Amino acid sequence: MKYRQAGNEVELLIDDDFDLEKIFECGQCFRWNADENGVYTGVAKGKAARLYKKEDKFYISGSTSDFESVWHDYFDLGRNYSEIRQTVCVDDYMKEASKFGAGIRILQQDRWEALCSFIISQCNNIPRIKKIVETMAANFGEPVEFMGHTYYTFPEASKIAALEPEDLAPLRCGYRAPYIIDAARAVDSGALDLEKLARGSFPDALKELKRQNGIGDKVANCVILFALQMVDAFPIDVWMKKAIKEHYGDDFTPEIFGGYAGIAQQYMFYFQRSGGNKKSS
DNA sequence: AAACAGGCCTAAA
DNA sequence: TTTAGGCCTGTT
Repeated sequence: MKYRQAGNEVELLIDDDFDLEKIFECGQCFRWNADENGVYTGVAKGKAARLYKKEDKFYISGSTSDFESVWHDYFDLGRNYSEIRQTVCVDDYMKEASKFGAGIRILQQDRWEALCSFIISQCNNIPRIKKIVETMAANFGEPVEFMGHTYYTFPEASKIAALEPEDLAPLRCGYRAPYIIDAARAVDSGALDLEKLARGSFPDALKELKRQNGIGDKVANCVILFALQMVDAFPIDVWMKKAIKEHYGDDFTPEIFGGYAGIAQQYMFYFQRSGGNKKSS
């Protein structure tokens, strides 16, 4: 990969899977939005940014030092996805699914933000998840001025930890409010140490996360994959249940994908949700 | 209008 | 250990 400063943007020449729409629309994150030209704007890691593709190059707002310190890792650019994509092609179905999802990358999101987002995601649809997360940022985050607009950072766990569930009423997140407060307090107090879990093992992380009220198997696996960046986590939701049932049956195990089950999961999920597995009639 | 949406918790077999 | 019902809210 090559990059260089180009005005107030960094120009990227990426020689690996990298599809902005798939990365942002595959359901792993909730704060990036495209305009009518496919230009994405969002806030992550406390910074606002804007990025788009033009011809064969990508452009991201900011300096090369921003890119090096934040965005390189955020977009997981140290990992070779085209190689991984080959290793998860264990059968014809996965060949098709991974081809369809080529360009997806697992973002290295802020751990607390991802934890909170996936607590909110339970029994919910994407538009509403995005709305709740956005309202949470607008109400409790810090303002960031960017290109003539005011954006808001995702609030720190310490800020949310000081609130009561009633204070989250403007979010309209219903029964998830106490789950959010509990998680914020656990993170803030150090009782739930996401950094430590990220350095530890998958089983430990799963066990610790599931101790939290409001975090079960599905959310815990999402957190392990998207917040702790353990690519062997394998969240199973209703879409994944359908995909597994249709293509593998009852004796399925994620171990068939080796250490990259989480990335295989993203291809399966994205494929299933796009309806691309259905035969057109 | 009733059912459902990218689960989780609790109670009851 | 597996299963049903309830849960906030918004949308269809």
